[in-house]
Amino acid sequence: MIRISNTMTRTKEEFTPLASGEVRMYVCGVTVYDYSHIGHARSAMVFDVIRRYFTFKGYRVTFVKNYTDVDDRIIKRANDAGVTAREFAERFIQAEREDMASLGVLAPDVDPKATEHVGEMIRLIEQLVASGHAYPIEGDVYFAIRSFPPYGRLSGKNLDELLAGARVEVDERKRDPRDFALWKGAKPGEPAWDSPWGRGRPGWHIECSAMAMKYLGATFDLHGGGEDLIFPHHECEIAQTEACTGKPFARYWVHNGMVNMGKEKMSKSLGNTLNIREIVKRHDPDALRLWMLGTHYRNMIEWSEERVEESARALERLARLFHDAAAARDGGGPAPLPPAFAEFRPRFERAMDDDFNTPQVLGVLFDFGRALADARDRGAGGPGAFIAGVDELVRLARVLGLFGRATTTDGPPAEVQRLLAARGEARARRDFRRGDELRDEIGRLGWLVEDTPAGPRLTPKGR
RNA sequence: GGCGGCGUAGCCAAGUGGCUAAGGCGGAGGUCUGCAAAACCUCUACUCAGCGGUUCGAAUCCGCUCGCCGCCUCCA
Repeated sequence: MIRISNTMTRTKEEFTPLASGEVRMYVCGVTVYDYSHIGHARSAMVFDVIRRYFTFKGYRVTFVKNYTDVDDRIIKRANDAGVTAREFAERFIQAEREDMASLGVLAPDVDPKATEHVGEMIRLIEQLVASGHAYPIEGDVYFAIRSFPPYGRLSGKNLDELLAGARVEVDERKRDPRDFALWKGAKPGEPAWDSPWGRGRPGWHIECSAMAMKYLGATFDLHGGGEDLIFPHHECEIAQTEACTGKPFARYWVHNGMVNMGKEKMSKSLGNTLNIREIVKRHDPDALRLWMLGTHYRNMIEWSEERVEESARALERLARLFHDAAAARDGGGPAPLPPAFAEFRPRFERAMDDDFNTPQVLGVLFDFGRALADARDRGAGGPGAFIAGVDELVRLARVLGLFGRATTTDGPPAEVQRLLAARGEARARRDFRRGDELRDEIGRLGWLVEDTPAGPRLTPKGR
């Protein structure tokens, strides 16, 4: 039984899907006017892991993540760059896909773009206008907040206090200063679509309502995003959608914590972002993931090169097991998992079931790793047992998105083999000086030589 | 000002009423080794920001104080 912290109820709730055996989830994606940063990476990895875990538990998962490809900043930057907003957005959509793939994040089942769903949005807005939840003014359309009493429930905002503390300049045309735009009349030079209220473009919040409904239905299981989206974005999504359908929108609201730079939140507007593509030049994606998952997804995490490097060291300990298992593999059929290693999967599931407690899960994986190394060193159960154990570890780690790439090696190149043999001869002559030279030379070719009781072991450096 | 979150070892980080307070990094010692490396073993918080309270019992619940962060405006 999976339990999930639901932002809506502020409690950890038992997860029951709407349709048995099926999970439908929607995650808010990025506004594509720049390269994705580590904060986006966190959100992506968090929901990637949640999705993978649902799949691991046997659910059929439909995962939708959108692109916001029309927005003030996209328009402005596209103008500055002298290209169309569409071209500009497309460039960063491509970049985002590359970045996410480089992090081992699985592609969504559907990744809709706002600009390709304007028709759906217009129909939604029409319904809202018809039912009195929205009103047009001079080419704009606003959502009437007072027509939806539950507004504020998700974010825990009190409407009166919201008004009192409002920092936004008041638009006198609005019936209520808290009303938000569903449709914005076009200014000259902006991308625009025809609508019953004249040419214009959709407001931000309406796109997620329209796309989530289109691909997942009026009610679906899980809606996710960064915690900075709780208000106003998700609050407004709920208002629009539920005012329109009269049905509950998402059943579980899941929000990930922010990535901080120092003490401050990493955000595009603060200009303190670190792009994913810069980071993957310096760090193994698995090390990044291990670092991210070492903090519970709801807590804030502070960016630190040092912490990521520490994670890389921790990762190496596990990676070494894979190489040893690969080396010991003899092509025989898979051995059954020895009882000594049977405790780890239940522990893994218990931790994941409890609101995707990945830090605890990692503890289980490292315990598992130690047990495996111990078995390997003592020769307990023979190589078959060791290999079966490593396979199990890899299966569990992959639910976290770790070790998704090939973990077996192609074996050392002939040149390395030749040098290793020469080193063996030198050492047999007790010519250790020559032996160490050869070891250094092999090292320069990217392979680490270690002497074990069973003979020398070769490991590719940096996995 | 309103709402929410956090403060656990040198660092990172789980645990949220009761066995010895996970795990990672770092550090110390040991086994192994020609030397290494790796691995494994042992040790590294009598204590959970501080002060009160509830309880047979609290890091875990309640109150207050101090410090930090987020949202209330675009933001993952």
